[in-house]
Amino acid sequence: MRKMPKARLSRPSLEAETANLIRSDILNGVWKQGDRLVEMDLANSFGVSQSTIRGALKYLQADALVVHRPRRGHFVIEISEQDVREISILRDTLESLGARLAAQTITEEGRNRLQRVFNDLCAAAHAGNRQKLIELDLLFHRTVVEVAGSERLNELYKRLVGPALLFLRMADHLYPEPQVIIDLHEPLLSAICSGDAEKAFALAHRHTEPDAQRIVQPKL
Amino acid sequence: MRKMPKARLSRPSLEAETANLIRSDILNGVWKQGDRLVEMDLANSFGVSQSTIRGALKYLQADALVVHRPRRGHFVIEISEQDVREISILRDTLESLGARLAAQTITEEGRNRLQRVFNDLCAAAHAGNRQKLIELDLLFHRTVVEVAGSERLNELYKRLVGPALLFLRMADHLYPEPQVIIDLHEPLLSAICSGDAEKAFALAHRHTEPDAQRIVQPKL
DNA sequence: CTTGCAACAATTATCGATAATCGATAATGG
DNA sequence: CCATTATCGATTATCGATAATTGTTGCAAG
Repeated sequence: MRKMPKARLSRPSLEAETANLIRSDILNGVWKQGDRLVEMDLANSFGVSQSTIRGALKYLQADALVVHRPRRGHFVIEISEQDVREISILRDTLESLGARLAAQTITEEGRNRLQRVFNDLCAAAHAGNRQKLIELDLLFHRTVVEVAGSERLNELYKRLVGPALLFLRMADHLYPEPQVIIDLHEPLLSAICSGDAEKAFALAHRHTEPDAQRIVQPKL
Repeated sequence: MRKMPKARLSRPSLEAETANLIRSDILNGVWKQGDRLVEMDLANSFGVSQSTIRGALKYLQADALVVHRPRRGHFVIEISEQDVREISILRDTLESLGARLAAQTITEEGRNRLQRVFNDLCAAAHAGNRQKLIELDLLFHRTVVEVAGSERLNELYKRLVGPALLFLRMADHLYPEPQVIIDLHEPLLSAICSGDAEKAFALAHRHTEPDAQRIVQPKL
């Protein structure tokens, strides 16, 4: 009986690869909020067919980074002050739910994963790398949600990550001080890893709120 | 100055129309959970091109009724016991958030919309039409979320409606008695319409929980 | 009988062409 | 000059063909 490999070979489709490139361009500011993503221009630019671009845009819609307006085209999302508030409230809601569920079901593997991300987050904080910190903050919560083991929660949370990342990357000067981020995440990590679901829930609740108030207050 | 019409003329795309037909088939049991939706079969069946089917399937993915497995095809979702639990928890979470936001921002138009749906729900309950009642229950909450005015919450909640509807339609014998549904929704409607956000939040929280326990307990 | 390989059919993924729609600009009429 | 209509170019939507990949079946070998 041959030993089967742990991981299956998997090559991303052309659609998925193209989506990754476009996503990167969006997050790196090559495209501005509200920009129209013209299918034929992208097709010519990436050297693929229009239909491959349509497939790629489908992935970006799933990430909530792009909206499709039938017969008019695809557009990079625009984030209003209202959107910021909504995203913050929804992050608060889903992150705290994720923290509770993760604490209820935590495993050794889950602890290790979270610890690793938290270590990376601390390193970025100490290096004063705000952009990296923003990414790792969101990755931390993504990991919490993944560790929670709810695929459906994961799917919903995924739709918040892209817009939050897009917004925070452009407003990183409003992001809290690095040490504040560590001080907010460390007790949350502890509560989750020790299985204290209600404490994790409360900490994740409180955790997001100062962010939202701080970021929303100044006029955009 | 000519009087402009209130509503713009809008014709659904072929993709969207095809998606509606397939969605209807899924919800009416023509397709079973886990069934593979073969692009070319659907294209022949509906008399459209494969690419139109791909576009339609994109819409159904957005509704969380269909999953795409690259290079293998598209499949009608399967709902495990775990899924039922997750959907219930997430409904609980988003419906109560929606109830709170709706109560905070309620308008006369919002009250009228909710009242109309509630009236339809009562009519279905009195007629003992369980299938209709299930639909209207979900429509009630969809309306609450819409009235709440958070487009992003609406987008997230939308991903729960399809699966919930698919599940409840097949398990309607486990759905609470019609009068119970009325008794649960009437005080919720009152709280929202009177602007009592915290009461609406609590009622929506309590409202979903008995459902989840009742439905999940029996073995599927 | 079981396992492995090859062949073939089925299907998905991608291509590029054409039809339909929209947006911009020019022409016309009041 | 302004408002309306017509025209044209740009782009999206849909088509159908072909390439790539997967899944099934049959056959041979151990």
